Amino acid sequence: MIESDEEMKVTGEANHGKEAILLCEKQSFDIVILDIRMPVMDGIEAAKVIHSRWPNTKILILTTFDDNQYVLESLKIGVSGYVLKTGDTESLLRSIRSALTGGLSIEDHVAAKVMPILLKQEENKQPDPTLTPRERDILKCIGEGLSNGEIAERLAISIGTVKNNTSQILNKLELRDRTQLAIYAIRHNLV
Amino acid sequence: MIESDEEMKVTGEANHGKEAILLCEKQSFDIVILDIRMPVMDGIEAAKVIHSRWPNTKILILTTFDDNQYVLESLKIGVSGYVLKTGDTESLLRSIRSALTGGLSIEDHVAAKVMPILLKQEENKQPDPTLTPRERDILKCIGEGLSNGEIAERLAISIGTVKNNTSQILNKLELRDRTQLAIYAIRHNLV
DNA sequence: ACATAATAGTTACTTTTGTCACCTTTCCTA
DNA sequence: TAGGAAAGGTGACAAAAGTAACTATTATGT
Repeated sequence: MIESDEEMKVTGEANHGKEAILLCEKQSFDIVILDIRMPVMDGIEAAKVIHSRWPNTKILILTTFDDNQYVLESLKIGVSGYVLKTGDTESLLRSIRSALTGGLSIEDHVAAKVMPILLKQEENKQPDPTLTPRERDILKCIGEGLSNGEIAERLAISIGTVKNNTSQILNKLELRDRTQLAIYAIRHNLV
Repeated sequence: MIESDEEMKVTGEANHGKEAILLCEKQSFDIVILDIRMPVMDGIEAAKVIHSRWPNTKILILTTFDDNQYVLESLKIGVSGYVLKTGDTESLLRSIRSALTGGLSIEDHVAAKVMPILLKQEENKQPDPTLTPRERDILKCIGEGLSNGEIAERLAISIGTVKNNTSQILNKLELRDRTQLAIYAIRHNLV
């Protein structure tokens, strides 16, 4: 399939992830195409290793499984594409070309499934205009799970001041305790 | 471009978002293709309205701007594609077909830019094997910002039990207080 | 039949948090 | 130049949160 394109050449083939890594050690590849379910070492594992050891080698996942977990993990590793085997040759070649020029191709129906999950976190953004810079500092610390004592130490102020500030923030955001503040901080991408 | 495909027919054209909405009120469309920057009403606004009033009409963004903010907003609204005008006709037609069958096509270089932003939040996953189901329940509640009293009420157990459980969870996860538990819960996608 | 794990509970105690009232300094603006 | 907002502070107090030491019941697996 791949060599039907004159510009491409298959310079190595492997039966599983471990073998693919061994091949990478011997020669340099522009792109590595991996299946996910393989004996000995699966594609996700192999992708992780290859991506960290040869950051310039692009990785394409070509598989029959559009399981959300697989897709998310692959994307997290930083693959350049997640293509399904159900697609046609032209589609695969397109993804390969795209990967080599810095693109990220995700099969449309896979993207449609996964995007809602990725967007779930990407909701409320506006940090909050009413907080003073100092209050925002403290809110961030709370979002990191620090105690009042630790915050006082980090910002070099007294515990009492931290408490006063915290009370202020709670009022302004209409929340009840530091746990809710931490949640707020995370959900608003302050930490 | 579009009618070069025999299966497709352009049944309406508009100069800006407001006009597009008026057209939608008069007739039903399978798919609406929107630019982003337009006079009177921009494509994002129009997409929002059209998507909420005619949920079955697919929306494709076709624009020259691959600004992250535009892309994220569009995806959040729930468009079926974000295609660049730099692409060829075939690419647009493919996206239209894909949209109509439930796919989501994002131009590869746009996806490559936007994905890291979306993944930032999507880190560590495994909830934790050592927790009992009940403990996980309580951890979830803490992650929602509930107090011990509220948790007791929701799960119909005593406050003392909630406290005992919380202590157990803190031990198992090697954390210090409920704020850190809430953070843990969110970061591990328990809430 | 016995041990274990999960669930639920009580009491007593310590520590953190959060609130309130009130004070000082600095800096900026009407 | 008076008033406000931001920053920092103190001390006292109430309310949660968290710990420790036990107890009891119900499954489940060996």
